[in-house]
Amino acid sequence: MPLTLASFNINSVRARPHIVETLLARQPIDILCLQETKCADGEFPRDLFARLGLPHLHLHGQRMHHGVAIASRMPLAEVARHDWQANGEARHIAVRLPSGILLHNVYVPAGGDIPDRSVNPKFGQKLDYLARMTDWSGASREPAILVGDLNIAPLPEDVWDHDALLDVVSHTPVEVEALGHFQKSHGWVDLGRHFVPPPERLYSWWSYRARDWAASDRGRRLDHIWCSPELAATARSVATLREARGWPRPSDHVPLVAIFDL
DNA sequence: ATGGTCGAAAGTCGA
Repeated sequence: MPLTLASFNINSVRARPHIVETLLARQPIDILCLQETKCADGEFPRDLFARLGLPHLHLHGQRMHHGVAIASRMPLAEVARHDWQANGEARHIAVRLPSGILLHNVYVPAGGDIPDRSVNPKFGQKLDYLARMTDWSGASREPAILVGDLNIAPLPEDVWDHDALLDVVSHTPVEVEALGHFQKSHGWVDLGRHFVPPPERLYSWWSYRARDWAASDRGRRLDHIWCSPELAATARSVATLREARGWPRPSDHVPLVAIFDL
């Protein structure tokens, strides 16, 4: 059975009901994983998702910042809510798919502007978050899919200018190394690059601050869909929905859509 | 080198 799974940093779910509508009208999605929902669970627009055929919600939100959610066509069992910083931030929710596979939906801390933990605690928190996820995922052998905004563009071809971004948080060598350790700890397969290997450039985020995001095309691949090695053969396709960046009042991220035979 | 733009919230911060 094909299963269509999407991951999308929506940058406020309440500000963008029109984007959810357009996305679901453009292509059917069985399970939609959202990051940066930016609302408490009681404020989540449940009716919108029910109307669009995704009535089964697993919410892990908070006021103002962060927040992850999984909206599904079919009922799912919630498995865990992890707090890798132990600071109450809502960044990781996990469910079990009908096939028995685990699905993790994650929003890794952005890390602030200065890539030095001695002057910017947020950068240290990002690295610590990744280290804790690495310990966790290295200890788990269960087959799983992990999606989300990991806030790191690991490959030179994942950014518009590798050299220009070496000191920019999201593409610094120390972050790329941390993400590499995380990936290696479980043998996670980077499905985005499984289907679109380098040297092709692949982005999932474009800054709001560009005068013309499409013309300058200064993108980064911050969003990812990973799976356990034994599941890689079940992945049929993964695509980044670049056109969504051009929709009215868009998120600065675009959805990733994967189809699995699961 | 700087500023550019969003969203949530409240008169600013995080992205």
